[in-house]
Amino acid sequence: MSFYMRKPQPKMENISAAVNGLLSTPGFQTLTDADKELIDKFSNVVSYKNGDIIFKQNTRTSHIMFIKSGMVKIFKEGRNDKVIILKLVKSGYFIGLMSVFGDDIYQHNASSVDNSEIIFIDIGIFRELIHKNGIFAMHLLNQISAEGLFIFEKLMSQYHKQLPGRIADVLLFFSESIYQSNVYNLPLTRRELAEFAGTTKESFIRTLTEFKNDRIINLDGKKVEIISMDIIKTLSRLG
Amino acid sequence: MSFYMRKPQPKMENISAAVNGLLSTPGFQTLTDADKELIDKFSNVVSYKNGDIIFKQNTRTSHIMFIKSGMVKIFKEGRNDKVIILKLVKSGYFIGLMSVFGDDIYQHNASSVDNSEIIFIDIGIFRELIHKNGIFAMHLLNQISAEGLFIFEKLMSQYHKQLPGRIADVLLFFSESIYQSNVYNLPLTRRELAEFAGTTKESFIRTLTEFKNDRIINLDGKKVEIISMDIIKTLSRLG
DNA sequence: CTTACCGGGTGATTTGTGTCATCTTTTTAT
DNA sequence: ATAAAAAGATGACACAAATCACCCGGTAAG
Repeated sequence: MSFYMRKPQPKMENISAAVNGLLSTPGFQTLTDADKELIDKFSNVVSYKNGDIIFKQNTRTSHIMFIKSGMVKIFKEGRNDKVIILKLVKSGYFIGLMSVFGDDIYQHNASSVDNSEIIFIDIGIFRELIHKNGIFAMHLLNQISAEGLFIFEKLMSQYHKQLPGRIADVLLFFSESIYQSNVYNLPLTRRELAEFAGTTKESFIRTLTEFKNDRIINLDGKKVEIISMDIIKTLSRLG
Repeated sequence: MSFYMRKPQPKMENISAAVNGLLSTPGFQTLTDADKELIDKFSNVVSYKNGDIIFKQNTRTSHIMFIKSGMVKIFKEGRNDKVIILKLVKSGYFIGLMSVFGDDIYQHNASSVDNSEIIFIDIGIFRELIHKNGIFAMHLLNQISAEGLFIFEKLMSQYHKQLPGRIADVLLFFSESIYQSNVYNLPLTRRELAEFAGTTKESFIRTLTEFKNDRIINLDGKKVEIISMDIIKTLSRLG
């Protein structure tokens, strides 16, 4: 388990300014100034380097986290060392919401992709705000539900798509949800990409190579260019 | 699609008494009498027969539903007529929560297994209560999150377990979560059971027969008796 | 009464993809 | 600077499970 070998070396910062990003997300705008100060007071920002673990599966929940910058990988470890990456979350989103509210125990792992800054918010404060502020609660309900549906949709489609369709999905995900471009550099290793697509490193590479040979994509190391978006989308759709 | 052929023939009832079950679930106990009356006023009970569709994927959400009696099958239809049953929900639970809050559109289908009675609650009332009552909102957050984690766990384990493990899971589910017994009658057809286990009718039957031949279970039509719970649990655990 | 259809069941065949083995190149560690 | 480890790549092989083809028996439909 390579992850555990690199020890995270958190670096604290004063928050005040840092929390700005957080407080401007929908839901937080409904908070009073006093509430915002409260959040500010019970929050802190931690920096992580590539590969650092942010939280671990089966540990007790302690904070709700908000990605201030960077990207986070949410993943699960199953039996026989199998890893499956559930999602990549970019800045501006919460992580760990579902675990915190659903079951006091983190149900998956989170680690940093590249460098990232995470705002840690005390759970108690969160609960307090929910009790006091119904609109805030509503926003959270919406977010958690949407998050649930998303992962859900992903696992479902993985479940009955076969490899080419799943790999097409991965390529599309980066193109549409992350980089908004047909050309980009994959932020993960082949092994991680495979874990994201729910397959093995070997099969992932093989299929990517086929895409390349079929001139659907250009491929040079981590650099990907989607040549025929049509074919990729068709593959994704038909599975 | 056999489901669409049997038209549901809803039968309305007066609610007052019916809502009792609902109002005694945690979360609802925090409501004032006035609120309870409100729910009562904007709710109604509908009866369904075996196979009746309760709501359909891709339709607009209109109500939150609570199972008063019976059992409900939540399922998705994917490409090439593939169906996957996500869960069976028994009385005392909500259905559709995540769809309602996450995305105004139902993300899956629900149909009745056997006969069931469903309490339909107006979404508007729900939202109003959430705004007014933080503790109520909190309970909902907990429920939705727990539900998300559950389905999630199920899909995940299906994902890297192979057939015998998944079938063992199905048998265990009925034994533990539904009937609390080693002996029970399967409430679904083999095809549906297969859809629940994420496989095909043929493979499901084959594996069940193997279990029978290996004297892990007794099998007579829909009647199942788990002889060696140990082996079933081991199969489930090791995948 | 006969036909058609659905549920349950079994065997033969095919196939997608995981596993294993091996090699090169790049990155990380000492 | 050099060893060790991880990432990338490719080929051969194995195998679980889907697919196809068919059986029977019951029941709904004409």
